[in-house]
Amino acid sequence: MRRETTTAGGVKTPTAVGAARKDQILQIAAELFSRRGYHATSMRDLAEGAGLLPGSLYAHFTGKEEILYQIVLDAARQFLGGMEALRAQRASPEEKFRRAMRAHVAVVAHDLEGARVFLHEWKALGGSRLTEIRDLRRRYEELWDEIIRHVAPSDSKLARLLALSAANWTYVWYDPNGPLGPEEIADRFSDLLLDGLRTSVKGKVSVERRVRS
Amino acid sequence: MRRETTTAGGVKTPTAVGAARKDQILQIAAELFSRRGYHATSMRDLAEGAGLLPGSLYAHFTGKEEILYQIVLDAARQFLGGMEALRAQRASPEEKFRRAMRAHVAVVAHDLEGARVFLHEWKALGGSRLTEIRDLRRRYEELWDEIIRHVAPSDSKLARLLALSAANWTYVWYDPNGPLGPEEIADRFSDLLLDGLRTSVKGKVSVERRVRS
DNA sequence: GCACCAACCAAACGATCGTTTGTTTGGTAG
DNA sequence: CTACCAAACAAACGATCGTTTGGTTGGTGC
Repeated sequence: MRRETTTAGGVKTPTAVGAARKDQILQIAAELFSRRGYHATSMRDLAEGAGLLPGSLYAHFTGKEEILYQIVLDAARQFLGGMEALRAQRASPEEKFRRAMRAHVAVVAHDLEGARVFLHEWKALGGSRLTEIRDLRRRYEELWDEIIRHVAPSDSKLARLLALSAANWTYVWYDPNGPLGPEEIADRFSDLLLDGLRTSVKGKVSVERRVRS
Repeated sequence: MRRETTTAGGVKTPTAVGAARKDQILQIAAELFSRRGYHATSMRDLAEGAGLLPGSLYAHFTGKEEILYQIVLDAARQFLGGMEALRAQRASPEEKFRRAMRAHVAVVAHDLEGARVFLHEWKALGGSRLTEIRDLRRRYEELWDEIIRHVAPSDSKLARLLALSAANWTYVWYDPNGPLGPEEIADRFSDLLLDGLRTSVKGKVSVERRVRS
């Protein structure tokens, strides 16, 4: 069990220091989980990566699954945060669609390891943690559905699956050192999805994107 | 090491019988690997599913990884087979695109467990097996690229990624008991991808599909 | 300078892992 | 009947797993 700062205050409380260490371990864990997978990564691997002994990890986490949980939950909140923020905005359906795609790819680009773990290893969770993440995933899909419904009213279900497929699969191939930045990827995907592969000849059709309404 | 039939012939050779048992084990393994993941499934799980003791599995396979390998290789051949067959066919670029999408979704629908293992667990392989599967995956993507290049010449790289994303992600959500059959899914995806989400209002635009040229 | 405590080390725990070894079984060929 | 062999059993192997336990350390507040 983690406890609050015992002192009345201070510039750098022990809790804050501990949180920094915790984040460092989480970052290492995210990288290893995303590369080798959750079950293929041992606590000894994590300890070695963090520069301490296996048992010492339990000063920061109750167990291995909690490490996975915190990575997955953090990524889920990043994805959901972008979409929730979109709800309050006033913009055309297409513009919302474009912003949603941008937000999604932005999370993938900004936290690639976390996104990969979230989309690839979340099934390794169990019990209430699994159902909680499952609910967050469902919520995220519903928010996408709300947007797609206004863009493609006739075939919204498959249209949503198509858009989400494109967005979700980016975590597989996205390369931070590649020639394409997140915004370019998102915008071109939006163009291709909205206008179709056939009409992509004209280059950039509807790039009259103004982020401010 | 597996050996050939020792007798000169016969209606049911021991080898043929053994192969049937082997396929049964592979099917069980594919289901468990696709549900829990490779590393989360033990040889004892497989043995229990097949109704024998853990050590008996080694009468059919040299080890756990070979079981994964055979599942993955079989699925890879199914995916590649459909695309290779397409190369010889004479059809318009769009028609080829539609057939490719149909072939892909058909494999997912026909061998859902195998497809999931192939697309989700192939990284658990090691050594030469890993590189072999990696080559097959690359080959598959190249064949898609060849098709996409004729459909969307200007932005073929991202267009290919978009189409492959849609196709690949189906293994995540496809439900054999769902309302949509494989052909419907593939055709609607083709419509949406070719014409764009915006123009999907008219229902079915280019459904003049004749499988024979 | 004394009490306190988060963070860590050192060492081990039982459980489970993939795999091996020696033996038994059931069916088939000659 | 006998020799043979794939297929399976029964039992254990060493390795590694996630985790626990008890002790050590270094900094901080009073």
